[in-house]
Amino acid sequence: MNMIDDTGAKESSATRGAYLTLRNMILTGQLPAGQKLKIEQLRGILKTGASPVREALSLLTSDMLVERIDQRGFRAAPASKANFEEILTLRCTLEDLALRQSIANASPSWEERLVLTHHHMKKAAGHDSVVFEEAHKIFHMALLANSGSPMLERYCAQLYDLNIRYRYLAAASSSYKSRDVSAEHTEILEAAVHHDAQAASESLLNHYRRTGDYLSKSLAV
Amino acid sequence: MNMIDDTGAKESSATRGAYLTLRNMILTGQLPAGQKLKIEQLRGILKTGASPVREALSLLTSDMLVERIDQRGFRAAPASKANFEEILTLRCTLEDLALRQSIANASPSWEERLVLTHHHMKKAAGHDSVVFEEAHKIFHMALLANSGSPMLERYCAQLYDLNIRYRYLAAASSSYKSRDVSAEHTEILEAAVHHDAQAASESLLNHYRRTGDYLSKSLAV
DNA sequence: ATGTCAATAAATATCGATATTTTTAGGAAA
DNA sequence: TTTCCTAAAAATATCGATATTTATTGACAT
Repeated sequence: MNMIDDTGAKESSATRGAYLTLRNMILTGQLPAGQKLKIEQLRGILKTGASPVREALSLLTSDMLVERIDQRGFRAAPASKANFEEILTLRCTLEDLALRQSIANASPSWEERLVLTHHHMKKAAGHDSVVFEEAHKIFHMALLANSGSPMLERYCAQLYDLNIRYRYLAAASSSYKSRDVSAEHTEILEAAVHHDAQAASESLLNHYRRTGDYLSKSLAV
Repeated sequence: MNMIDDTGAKESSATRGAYLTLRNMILTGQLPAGQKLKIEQLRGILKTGASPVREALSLLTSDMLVERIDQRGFRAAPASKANFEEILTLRCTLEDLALRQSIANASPSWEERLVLTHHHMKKAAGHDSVVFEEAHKIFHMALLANSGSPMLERYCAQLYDLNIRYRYLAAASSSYKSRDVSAEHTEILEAAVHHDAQAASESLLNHYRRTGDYLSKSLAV
């Protein structure tokens, strides 16, 4: 085995690589919503064969980031204001549920994890926004990670990602983050570690709704 | 084009055929939960190449019916009592929501569709259980189809199918349908067309919980 | 102009062969 | 025995070529 891994990352399958790259390109808007995704074109970008590309696209279907139409290929999932608002509403319902269940099942190790991920997120605040986004997601998922319901958590993670896409979409048109997002996060954390489900849920939902209102305005009808 | 379609059904892609067949085999338990799904083996069953089989398996990932482990293939999603109960709980939450929204948006055409699908289901009651299951699903989905939230409906459909799998699992060990399921359905329908969200939701959830209790007992720990 | 149809071009879907990786099995050493 | 290593077998993943389907174009008739 003389394969040198020039990225330092563990080399996995071509399909997985294609999946991660495509996922990222769609989330960040490099592949615009609704765009036709042609195999040959993607082969060029991803430098791999048609099979891994196809398989990656099929997998992205799970995440509702790609649509597949039998016999006529794939396209990036379309975006719309209605879709955005649906995501926001569903997120609020499901995360409310998951958060309350997590608090109901509260354990020391969960609380420790919350504090830790919150700390990491704060530390990442100054850095590259990619690093921050990563930490932000980890913190939010940690809040829900004690719900005891893996499927619910999966749905929440999925909706979280779909939402990110709209953040990138809106970020293209205006400046983000004038709000004191950091204080909002601390508020959620405090309520959670004190097992105050009502306050935690309210803080979390306001957190989302504020961002949502902001985005709704930036999106064309 | 001299290809004769011997089934009468419209011939679609090999991938789609494989997808539908595999999906059915997993739902009905012909492919047992947790089983390793080997490409060569499936090629034999489905009489098609490796590419369509792989792609079909990747697509089934969306439905949470197949798990994919990078570099070591696919397996039918495992089943467990905990998983079953999670599905039941989530279904109750999400269908409750979808049903209430559907009623809130009630329209004549939606109500007509309810009556119609209910009728079809009743007519199918005597027939082959495959035909009945089909009609049963259509009726239940019609109840939710006016929620105005496609993603919510998609989640509900997904959970419905996952649940069916457990019905087949339990059916193998004991006799099903001693209850008066038909009366329960009529109750739901009546409440829905009278826009009584509270009653409709209660009937629906009881309908599920009764089946759920029954199944819980049949499933090994 | 407008709509239809055939010929062409483009893209998707599929196949068969091969490379790569994981699993299994069989010893040798502790 | 148990552990560790290696060779062989099995299975997955990937490639390149081809078949099939869909989309496009342009001539022709209305």
